[in-house]
Amino acid sequence: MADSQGNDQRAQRRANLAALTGLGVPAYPHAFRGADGARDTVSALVDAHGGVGGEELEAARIRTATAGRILIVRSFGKARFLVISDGRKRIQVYVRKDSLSERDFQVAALLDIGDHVGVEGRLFRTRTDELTVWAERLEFLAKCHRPLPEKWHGLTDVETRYRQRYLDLIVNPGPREVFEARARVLASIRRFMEHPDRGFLEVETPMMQPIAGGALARPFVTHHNAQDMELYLRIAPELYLKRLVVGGMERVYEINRNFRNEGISTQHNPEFTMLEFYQAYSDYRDLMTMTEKLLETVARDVAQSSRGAAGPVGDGAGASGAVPPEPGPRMRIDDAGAPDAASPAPGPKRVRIDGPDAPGAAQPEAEHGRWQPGGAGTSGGTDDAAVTFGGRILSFRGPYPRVRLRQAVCEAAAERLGAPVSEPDLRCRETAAQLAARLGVETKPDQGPGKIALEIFERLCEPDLVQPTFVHDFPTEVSPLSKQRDDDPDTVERFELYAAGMELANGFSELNDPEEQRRRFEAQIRDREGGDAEAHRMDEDYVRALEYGLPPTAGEGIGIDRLVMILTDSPSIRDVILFPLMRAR
RNA sequence: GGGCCGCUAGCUCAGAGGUAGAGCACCUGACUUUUAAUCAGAUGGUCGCUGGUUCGAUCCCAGCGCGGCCCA
Repeated sequence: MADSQGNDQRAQRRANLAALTGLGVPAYPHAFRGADGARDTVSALVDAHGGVGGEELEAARIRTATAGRILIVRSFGKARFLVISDGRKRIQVYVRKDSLSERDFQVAALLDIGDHVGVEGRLFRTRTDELTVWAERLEFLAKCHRPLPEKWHGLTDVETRYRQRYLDLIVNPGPREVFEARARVLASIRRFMEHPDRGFLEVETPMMQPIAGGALARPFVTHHNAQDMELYLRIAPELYLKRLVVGGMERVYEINRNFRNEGISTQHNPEFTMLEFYQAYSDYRDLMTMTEKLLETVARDVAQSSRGAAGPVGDGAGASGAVPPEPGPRMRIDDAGAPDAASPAPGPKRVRIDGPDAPGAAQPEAEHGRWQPGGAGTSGGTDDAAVTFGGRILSFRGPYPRVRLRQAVCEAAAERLGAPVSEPDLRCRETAAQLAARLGVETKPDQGPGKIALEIFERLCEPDLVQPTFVHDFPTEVSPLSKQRDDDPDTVERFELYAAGMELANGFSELNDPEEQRRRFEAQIRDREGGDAEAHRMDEDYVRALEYGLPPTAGEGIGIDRLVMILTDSPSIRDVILFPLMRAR
């Protein structure tokens, strides 16, 4: 009602609601159905009839009842157009005085943008060819007491978008698409893991743990009142999943949240989602191959359904003009010791994972695509496992290049310094520290050579790893749960997958020697006493579990948020988490 | 933790040491196929918070808060 006092839009809306109840309209009705008891979603209508021409529609005389939130009103006195949305798609509603009961037309005049309404009528196309419901019944369903952000610019303030995600979802089409893609990623992963060829079992392990283990990170602390017990939010499910493998669950996986008490950035949220899985009688080579298949499958699933889902309403947010990947590698790493080291061999060969190598044991990268940071992973033609991220094309089609960690560090350092750097330098605390100093990488006195090598890697190499790339064979010092190489006790059978300059996955052959595990924990405890708050704690029960015999097993974690970032071309992890952590206000 | 940037109407943004503006939204009027509907008119502000400088601060200065980007 036009009570014209003040311009408080909430008061105005409240007055409109009061006027509706004055007409006998319920303020908060309980449901909406058509005369036949059925109701179509807006999306279903658009999907079913979005491509049907006007004459065909008229001939079919399609009646529908549908409901949604009003996003736009164009008023003409005795007629008006409403655009309503079910959160995914939009459809226009044509309301004219001579097609509705007097009460329904009065209701229409009292509607505000943001209100929920139900309409019943027949589908037609306007002169401008817009699919529209010609309303013959109009029901008020729920009030929006606050004005919505502007129809044209929408809501762009990132802080408000994250804090009030519901508003973001109401007015911006992009977020809905991102979170639908995220759901498809999860569904695709579960389908992959549970495929009869693999037979992984989905399990749930504690998120509140008396000892926060399975990763090197600081935990959140909480407290259980009844037991008067300190508990930690888990930093990883790892140690529990391996207990299950001890118990005979040979293939298990879990998808759920981890919590790490660390800073926030475009790549870090304190709670994040991880896929973690364990496979008995396998080693890290098997997992690298499986990871390639998994990511290729997921990328394909998501890309395909995104292409198929291009609706008439969405404005195709995201995916700007794709630019081919930059060819110029800043670092070139030859497959030292690999049989094909001398030949550029652009095309990946067949994967053979157990070829003996120079030092005596298998080198996982020996038979794979050439290591080429930032280089093209796509070999022309159509690549349905390729996505655009930040204007660059990234392909998840396997196999991915593989490079040993120390090798990557040496070559990056050599390039940076213009002088050769040898791997033995990285294995000696003193020379490694000197190298770090020359590279401007800060080190602490209590850090061993392995930790230093990792620091240099993260600083020098990580940002350049744009195409999916396995970095493998980590220093034992930084990998307390991984199994050592038979030929090199300073090195473990561990890999990390990098893409778009981010760590995407971490996997290894699991250490299953309980005595060695105990020694590793003890070394970690010494680190902790030396001031490393991220060092691992002793977990006696985990060691005991190993004493019952963990079969040779490989395990891996894949960061789901980062994967979704890449697959949806989202620059910040906050764009793929519905409610990212924000400081209280 | 450090550096830079931002915070002005419901939303998107201008602005200047002298009581603050636009578009959309909202309100009034006209309009029964519009598409950011159109046309005419009207309303709307703790200029993030606190303190300082000044005759006067939203503007200059300092601190704080929240956010963004970059760096460690």
